[in-house]
Amino acid sequence: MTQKEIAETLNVSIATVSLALSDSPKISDITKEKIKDFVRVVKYRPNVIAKNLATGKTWTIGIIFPSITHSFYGELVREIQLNLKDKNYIGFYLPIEIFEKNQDAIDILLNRKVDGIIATQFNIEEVIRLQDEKIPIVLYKFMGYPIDIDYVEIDEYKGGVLVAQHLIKSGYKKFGFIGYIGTKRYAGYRDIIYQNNLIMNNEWIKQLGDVIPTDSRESGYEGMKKILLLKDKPEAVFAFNDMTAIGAMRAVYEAGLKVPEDIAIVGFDDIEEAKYLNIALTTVNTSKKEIAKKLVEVILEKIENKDKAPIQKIIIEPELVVRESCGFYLKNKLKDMRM
Amino acid sequence: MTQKEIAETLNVSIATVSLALSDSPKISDITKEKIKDFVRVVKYRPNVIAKNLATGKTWTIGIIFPSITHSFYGELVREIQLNLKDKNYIGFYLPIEIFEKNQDAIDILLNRKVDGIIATQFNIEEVIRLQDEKIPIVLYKFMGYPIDIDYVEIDEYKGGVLVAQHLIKSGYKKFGFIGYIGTKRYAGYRDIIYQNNLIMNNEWIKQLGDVIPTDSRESGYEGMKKILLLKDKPEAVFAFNDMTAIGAMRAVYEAGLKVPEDIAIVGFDDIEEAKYLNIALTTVNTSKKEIAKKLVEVILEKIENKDKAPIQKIIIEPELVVRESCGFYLKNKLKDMRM
DNA sequence: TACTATTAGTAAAGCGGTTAAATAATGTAA
DNA sequence: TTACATTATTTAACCGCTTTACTAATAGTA
Repeated sequence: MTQKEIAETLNVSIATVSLALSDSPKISDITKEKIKDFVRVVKYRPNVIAKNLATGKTWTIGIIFPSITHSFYGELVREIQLNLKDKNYIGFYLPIEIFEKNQDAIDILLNRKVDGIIATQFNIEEVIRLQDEKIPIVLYKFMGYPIDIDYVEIDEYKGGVLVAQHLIKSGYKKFGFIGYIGTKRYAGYRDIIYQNNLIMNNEWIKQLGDVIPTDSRESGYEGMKKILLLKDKPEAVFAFNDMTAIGAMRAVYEAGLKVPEDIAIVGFDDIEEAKYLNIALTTVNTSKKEIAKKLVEVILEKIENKDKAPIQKIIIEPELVVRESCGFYLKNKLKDMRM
Repeated sequence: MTQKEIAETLNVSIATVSLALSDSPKISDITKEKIKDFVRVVKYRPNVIAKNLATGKTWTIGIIFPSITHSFYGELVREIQLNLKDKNYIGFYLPIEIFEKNQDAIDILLNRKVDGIIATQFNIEEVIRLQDEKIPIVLYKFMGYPIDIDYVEIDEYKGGVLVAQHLIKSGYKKFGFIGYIGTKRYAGYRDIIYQNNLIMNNEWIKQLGDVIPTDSRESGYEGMKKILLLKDKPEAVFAFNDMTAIGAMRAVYEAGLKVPEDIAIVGFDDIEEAKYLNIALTTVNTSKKEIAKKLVEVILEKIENKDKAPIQKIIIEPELVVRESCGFYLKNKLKDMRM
């Protein structure tokens, strides 16, 4: 059933049908009623494809993010989709790992004429090519591109600072790290440790890439196993994210040791399961709700104001969530008992 | 840049451009080359929307599944998308929880003219309405619909049987369950236990819905907490899925007890993190790869053969993955030590 | 009464492709 | 040289909807 058929059976023009369905003031209430009633009984389904072609707008935002099975991104994508739906848009999510290159995913979205793209972990060439295409784009996380681009990110440096400060307050003196050392979260962590003249031996730092980089859990597990082989071990380890922390905890447990008694662990992201782990994870909460809200706000503004919208760089504050794995509560309890 | 513009600058007809780009034998190699070369330098981007409208085919399969953040579905959706991509289709995933009702998600997909739908957890009205729309559809899991419909599912009953058999072999005599008792996985578990004249008190069965049903982890946690309050506790508990098991393990740990020493736990799904838990989870592996492969096979066959394709009901065999949480290895070690 | 506004509806072009049917150009056989 | 295939290209309709410009009918005003 198409507008044409409706028009024919109702003896009106196809334009009338179209206008009536979009509640145009040009059509009288009587004919509107007639058409809408009819449409209801025959269960007319507007062809969105045709509409898209005619209007040049798809009400679709492409989302290119890594692994849906990485809880952090899964949660973030869900929040983005929720926010989009509130604004009558719909998110078209392409998990990056099913494509050989980011460009493949980008091409799919551009060919399908999405109204905008929310993405992350693009390299500079990809970003530039997208800008050339004149499609609105907002990135999660600024990767030091030498160009002006809209993005939303969390203050990772601050996150690292919070972790270090808290661990230092708990009395630890020897610190380790499992993750990428080129990141701000590491810089924040390191700076605070050094400022306090505390120790972080090179062997206590396990870079993803030295171990198994593709899977966070696996690399956390392997990284921690290597750390535990050392004679002189760190007392606390900052894991790159919660998945890494989970892998690391598993390694500690397998070695017959305990978190946090033998070694403290802190993660990053605060994924949903963090609090359900046997040893609930102390971590940095990066509000996925807020990130998603901002990403959607910025992209829609760009879509509506096209070239007029100013570049936005939004930084979201992280927050430390203290649970069990850092040993804070344990230490406090011990102190209480001693008194 | 459109085909029209290409045609104009190259002094050929727009039909020639279209045919050349689709490698039609009607066009000479010389003109094909000319057009393709030109297209390459001007970075022509075919408008998929227009193509869809003209051909009536979108090369898109709608996927309606629950929470991307439920690892099982996340992993399954990823596998589906991978399989689709191999066949030049692209999966359009709508997480069901962002819609008020399934029908909203269905409408979005139908209006966008997807070529087929892969879904799960639809009720009978929704399934019938979809069949009326004549759109190819394949379900993950048959929910006892009184109609003929294509589906892929795992042999849940068998899964429950495997769990019970293994726990019984390990010497347990008292069994609990946290989950939906209307399911086959429960039936299999229960049948084997009863056949062996073993005990499963009513209090050891915590139904999702009695506790907190929307979130698996939360319900596992709450369910196990209630079980642990009992004087007479079960020795082994079968959790509805791995997320439920994770919540349950957390409750055991909080109570100062240990898995599997004090209580054994078995999950279902074998999500990726199951083996990284501090106490690695014994669970039933439901090969997501195979489920996805079959789902895609069936839907594409339906799309190609339209009404001619026979109804397919595919059952996939589950497999027990024995890790630590069931206590099997522990018991065997103890036995060895005693000898 | 004649003229202008206002209201209701329609015709037709356009969105960017595909494709069947028609046409033009070339080659081949009688 | 003519007739007929064969090959290459084009014309034009179509997919289903939107939207501008136009027409027709009615109401309002001087």
